[in-house]
Amino acid sequence: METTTRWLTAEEQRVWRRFLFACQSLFGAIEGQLLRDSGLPHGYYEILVHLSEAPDRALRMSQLAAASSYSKSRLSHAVSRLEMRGLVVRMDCPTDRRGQIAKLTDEGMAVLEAAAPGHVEQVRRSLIDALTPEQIRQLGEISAAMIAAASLESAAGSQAAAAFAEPEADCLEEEEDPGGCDG
Amino acid sequence: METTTRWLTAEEQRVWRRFLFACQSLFGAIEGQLLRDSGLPHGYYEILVHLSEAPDRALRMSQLAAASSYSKSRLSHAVSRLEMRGLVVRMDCPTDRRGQIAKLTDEGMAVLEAAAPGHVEQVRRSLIDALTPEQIRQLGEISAAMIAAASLESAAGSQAAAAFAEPEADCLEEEEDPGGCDG
DNA sequence: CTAGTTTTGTTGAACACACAACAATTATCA
DNA sequence: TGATAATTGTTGTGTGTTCAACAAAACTAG
Repeated sequence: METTTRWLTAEEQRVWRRFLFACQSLFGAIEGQLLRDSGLPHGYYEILVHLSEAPDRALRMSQLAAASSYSKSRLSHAVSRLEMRGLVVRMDCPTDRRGQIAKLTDEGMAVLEAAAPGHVEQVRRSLIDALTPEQIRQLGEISAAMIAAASLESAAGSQAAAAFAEPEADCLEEEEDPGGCDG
Repeated sequence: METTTRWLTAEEQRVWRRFLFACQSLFGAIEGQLLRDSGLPHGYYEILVHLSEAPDRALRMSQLAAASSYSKSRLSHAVSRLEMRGLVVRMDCPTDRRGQIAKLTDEGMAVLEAAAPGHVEQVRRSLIDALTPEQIRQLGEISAAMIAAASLESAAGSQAAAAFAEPEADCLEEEEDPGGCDG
């Protein structure tokens, strides 16, 4: 359709490349720490966090997938592996016979609680403590803009995106103290 | 060592989670577009870009790995697959008998040039055009801070990081027009 | 020169992910 | 009701990544 491409300006390209490199460094460090110290990939950690915050520590597969930015297929595989490790169990959904519910086991909760402090410290080192309070605020705004742009593309932005898109939306949970093993 | 963990404040946690979700959306969209339209994972695209900008379109494996944020093992596997597709060839390094040089083939260059416009448009849609010029500037600063924090950890920050860390460092290349199939 | 160390790059196995095909159930609506 | 469509979740295959082990060449120093 387009006959000419709107290439990036030198400044835009510099920022894009720097951002790319920064993300690779950041997520590489986070993934590495978590895997090294707890044997959990970061995505698996996130799954456990979402379960830990849900009522009864259980969620429908589809809700868990949306919360974790996982495809259904990917989540299904991941939960299978978590189940083998004993961190999660699958249960039938009573109200929808198609449904499966993933539930965090006590052992899963214990693993999560053990992993949380090291992970949070890594997030501080790699990101939070590296930025000024003003930059943290800016990053929040920038992230909201990115999410808004993404939800335009996959039309009718998923519910999960809605929880993040609004700059001052209340989160579903507010705990940042023990019990909240959130990143 | 630490007896008490410095948990994230509510605000910090909100920003962290939103940033995480934003990155997953952004990179998911970029990966998807590139894979769908050109059959290239984003990491492979980056490899081709770095090669295309190098003198003689060739680089030592180790330099290419650093530029692409790839481990040596990962790069070795990746180059093998790119070689099978005919996009890259391996050559012996004349000055160091351990060394291998990866060189972009004409076909690789053609694939890259075909992929570039769609990719750049995706980067615009998902990021650049979603932000104000001021936010783009802020993102550049924030990225620099993240890179600086990362290079403290892996002590003696790699040379690759140095090229990005300084807010106004000149890049090795300046082309943002045809011929520069950079993201 | 020789022994030890570092750098460079590859390999194979285990793990993780994307995609498409599929089965089962539920929703829609004529 | 009965046919079609949409949703939910799983599976298998091909592809990509990680980790540890390895080999070869190049530095470093006695």
